Amino acid sequence: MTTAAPERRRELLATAAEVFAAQGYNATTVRKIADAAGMLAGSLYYHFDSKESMLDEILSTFLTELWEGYDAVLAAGLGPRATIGALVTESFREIDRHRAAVAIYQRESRHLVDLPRFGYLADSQRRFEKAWLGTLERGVADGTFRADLDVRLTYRFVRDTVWVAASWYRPGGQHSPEEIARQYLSMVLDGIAVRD
Amino acid sequence: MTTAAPERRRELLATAAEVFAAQGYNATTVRKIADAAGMLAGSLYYHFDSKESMLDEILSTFLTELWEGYDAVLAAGLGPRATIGALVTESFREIDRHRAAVAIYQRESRHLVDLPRFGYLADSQRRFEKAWLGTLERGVADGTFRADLDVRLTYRFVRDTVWVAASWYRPGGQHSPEEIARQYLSMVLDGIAVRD
Amino acid sequence: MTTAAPERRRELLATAAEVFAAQGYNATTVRKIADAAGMLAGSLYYHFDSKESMLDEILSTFLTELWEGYDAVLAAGLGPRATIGALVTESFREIDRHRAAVAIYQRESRHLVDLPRFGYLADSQRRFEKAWLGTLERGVADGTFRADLDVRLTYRFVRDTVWVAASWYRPGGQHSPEEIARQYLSMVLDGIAVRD
Amino acid sequence: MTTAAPERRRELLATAAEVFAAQGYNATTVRKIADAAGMLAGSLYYHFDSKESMLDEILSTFLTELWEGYDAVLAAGLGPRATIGALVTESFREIDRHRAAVAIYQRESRHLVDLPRFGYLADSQRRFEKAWLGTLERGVADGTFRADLDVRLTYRFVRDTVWVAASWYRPGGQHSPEEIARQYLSMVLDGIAVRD
DNA sequence: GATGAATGAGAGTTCATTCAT
DNA sequence: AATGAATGAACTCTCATTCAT
Repeated sequence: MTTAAPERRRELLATAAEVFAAQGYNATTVRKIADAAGMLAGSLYYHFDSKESMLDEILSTFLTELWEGYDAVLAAGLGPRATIGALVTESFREIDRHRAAVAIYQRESRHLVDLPRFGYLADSQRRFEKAWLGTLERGVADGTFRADLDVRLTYRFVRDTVWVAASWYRPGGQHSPEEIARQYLSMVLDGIAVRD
Repeated sequence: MTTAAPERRRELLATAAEVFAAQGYNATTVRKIADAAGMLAGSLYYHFDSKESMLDEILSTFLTELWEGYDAVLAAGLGPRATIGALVTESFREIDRHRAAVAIYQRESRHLVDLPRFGYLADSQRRFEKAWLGTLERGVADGTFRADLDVRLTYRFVRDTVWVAASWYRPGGQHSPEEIARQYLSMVLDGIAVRD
Repeated sequence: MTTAAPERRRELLATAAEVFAAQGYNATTVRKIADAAGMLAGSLYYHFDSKESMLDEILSTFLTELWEGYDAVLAAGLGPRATIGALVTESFREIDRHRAAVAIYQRESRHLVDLPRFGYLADSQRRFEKAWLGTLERGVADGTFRADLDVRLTYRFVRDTVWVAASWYRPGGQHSPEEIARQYLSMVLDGIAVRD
Repeated sequence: MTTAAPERRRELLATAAEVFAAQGYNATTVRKIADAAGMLAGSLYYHFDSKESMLDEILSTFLTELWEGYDAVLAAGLGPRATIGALVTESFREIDRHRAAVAIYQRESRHLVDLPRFGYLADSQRRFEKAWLGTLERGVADGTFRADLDVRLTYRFVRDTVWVAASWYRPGGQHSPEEIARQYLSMVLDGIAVRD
């Protein structure tokens, strides 16, 4: 069941992800997903064990791809400023590719972490914090970033702003992910105030 | 039914708000609220018409108070930079006072807007956008803020970062709302990079 | 929930037991039980956690009472023949009192033993075998029962015949439990053939 | 569909019978049967019209063979004691040959009798009762069996004990059907108590 | 003000069955 | 002969809500 006809599976997961993102996981009934996929509710169970396993597959697929990108950035040995830049750009690219999954992640991960099945969310969060916080701290240490900022607070602001963009971003809109990343980095790195 | 013992009412709403914020509105059963309040599910209906009406009262109370604060700031006739500063500070104060309501608002408002009963959410969003976007635009016009930024994008980033803080902020923690506001403003206005 | 209004609970369990006995546990829908009880299916869940917990309570209540009777017999210190007689009589009394539960036990216990929740069924079976087999062996040892019989085989025959009676026995019919016990004992102890 | 490859058909029915016997007809899904047969659920429908028709074929095949044996015994013109002996022996031989079918019959026949399709079960039960009860009555009349027994009760006990053996009998175990029959007859005819 | 019991709509899921390939 | 995908009815269970007491 896992290997056969992976295209149909992917289609159905994409459909489910859209509905989850639009209505929330709890408010999404299996019937709504089936409607969107043009089949009956029971038919989904030929492809998936449960509603939860659809969610699981959506999130784990997304996180796997996200970490491929992040790991490449982190392995490149860039300086703090370039690393932050690359992480932000990569993040907006992931939002571009997995908008629905990111939106679902944002909304549901806090509750899901408690379920054993979604333990990998906690792992991912830890790695995420380590990557961002570590880069910020390196930047403070080498004089790239201001020393008078609370690094932990800064991390939270940066993290949230990047990902919350999934809630309004529409792929194919007027801003490319790279353009959004550039604007965002300009704001966060240099500030919105005009320099004296 | 609406007039009797307004304190009990407020207590129950505070309880409900905590549970809604912790578990999400849909995932919160009336029974959980009743458990938290030390009564049986049916008993809540002596105080409130429905689960939805509790949510309504929580959100409208919050927004009413929020706009009292915002309107005072906007009426003060401050310059763009001071206005942004005052709005941010006021926002973190609201988060401090209505953490649960803000978290609920963040998570549920997108879906609620479509319900006639929650039409005031859309009104509030419009006023909100007008206040922030207007201030940013005034600041660009008078040279306070950089002209090369996409104002609309900047507005979205600022708006989201401020409010998403409700998801991790804990009243009584190590940071006062004013301290958080100062750090946040420092980051957004001046950037995190050291100036050459 | 467990202590309040125990009469209603007992009524509902009696109803459920009748339906389980008549149609089999699997084939019994919660709706059928509710119909028989004059309520809607969902209402049963105010009283019980699940269909399975109804079954559990039916069987454990029955076994508890059964063992009260058996233990009294076993503690009386009777000889093998009298013990067998008393156990048989007690068994038919239990069938008279818990006909439905016995029928359910007969039909479902083999599958239920595997579920952790019904582990007590296995315990009971072991005690049961020990009581009957031990008495038969004592009787063979002291010359009460024939030495040329396979005791284990005899135990199985006796055990099954007694309990399978639940499938045709109707309380209030023409035979009292004591009368059936007497006939049954006469057959098993002395045989149906006329003695030469 | 019915005529092609009768061996495969028999194999599949044997497989289905094992699963029905082990798990119960209702609890047996068509998928479980297909798994055990090494095919997919839908494929079974090439061979059989429905799950019920498999059950039907299993039971009717068994009963046909059973009655061949019984009829031979009844036609032999033996005395009551020898007839009972031959019927018991024949019954245990049937259990040896059709253990699964007998177990299914024991568990399901009560419910199936009501379905028109399984009307032959009722016929068989009537013939069965006539054969056994008639033999017992003949035996009482000619002084072979004790006159003080309730014949109907005795019939029930004998009938049930014989067939319920299918629930614990394992072909190829330490007791041959003939050995079990001998032990059983010894118990029922002469009793387990030592004669004074 | 609160309880206990019930309602009824709808949720996720299962499963016998169908059918084009 | 067998597969893969789908159907549709029915199932167990949940939950917001009602209401007599």
